[in-house]
Amino acid sequence: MRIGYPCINRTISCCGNKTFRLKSYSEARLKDTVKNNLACLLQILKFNLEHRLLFFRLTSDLVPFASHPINTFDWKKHFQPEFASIGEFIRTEGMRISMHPDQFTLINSIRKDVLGRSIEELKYHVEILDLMNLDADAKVQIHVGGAYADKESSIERFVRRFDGLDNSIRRRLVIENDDKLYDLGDCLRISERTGVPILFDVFHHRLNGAAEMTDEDCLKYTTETWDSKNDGPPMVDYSSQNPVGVPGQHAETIDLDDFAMFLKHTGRFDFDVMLEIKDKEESAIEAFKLVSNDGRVRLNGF
DNA sequence: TCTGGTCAAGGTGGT
DNA sequence: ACCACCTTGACCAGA
Repeated sequence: MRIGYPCINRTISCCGNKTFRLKSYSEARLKDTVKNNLACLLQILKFNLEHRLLFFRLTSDLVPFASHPINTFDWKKHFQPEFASIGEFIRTEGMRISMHPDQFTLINSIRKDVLGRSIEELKYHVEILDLMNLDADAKVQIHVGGAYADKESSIERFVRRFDGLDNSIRRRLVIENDDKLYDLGDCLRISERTGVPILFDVFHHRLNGAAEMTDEDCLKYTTETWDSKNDGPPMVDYSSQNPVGVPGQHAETIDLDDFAMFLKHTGRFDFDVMLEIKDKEESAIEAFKLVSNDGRVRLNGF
């Protein structure tokens, strides 16, 4: 088990997800920004290593406007050495990486233009991981997508579109149960037909589908969708409810009792946990302390 | 220097 | 047809 957090680190004074407005686009600015972002990413990874946080989600803002037509700069070629050396660090230390394109990436959209942009965005994400020479255990997670007033045919469309994706994307793609539309049961049905692994989101499951399956069952079924040889251990997203926020709002800081309970219920399984908590690395460090007595936790990557 | 409106991109659900 | 909301942090113009 590796513990991680997403995208940004608030302890070190280095911002690896800098971007800018489309209006301010220039090639010079893009180069500066990417250079900064990659340098900060390495600093964050070094921080993570020191704190034994071996799981990390890369921000989609690493290369601003990467899949936008305005960006004609060959950033892959230009920054290839930087990507390669960050990748080497990750592999040497046995770290695990994920990425999560945002809500605009919908491969089951009824709109062809949206599908086209989504595929471009997925290409960008897997290119980052490919440039780092990471194995197929580095994943890109998306939701199933919209329902378009007909969930069944939207699932059909997802399956069809997934099967048509380039293998460079398919080998890294995983789907995540969401909080409103596609619950774990839907994801399992889709996985049966496509072979796509399922990333279990604990918090979403509590908001959408909790009555059907216990956490233990969820881990059991989702673990079966990961091919341990190629995909690596299952990934799990964990968050808890913000006690003063509206239902669905992520907690500011980790609820250690709740997390301990989750670990207890899922003790039979090994997986990597991404803590989607507002205070990021702070809660991840707390969680690491909590699980450092757990037989599953990894103190190094191997 | 500070602040609040705004940002490439989609979709849902209420009116 | 239209609008608020989702959710989020940082950009950036204007005070």
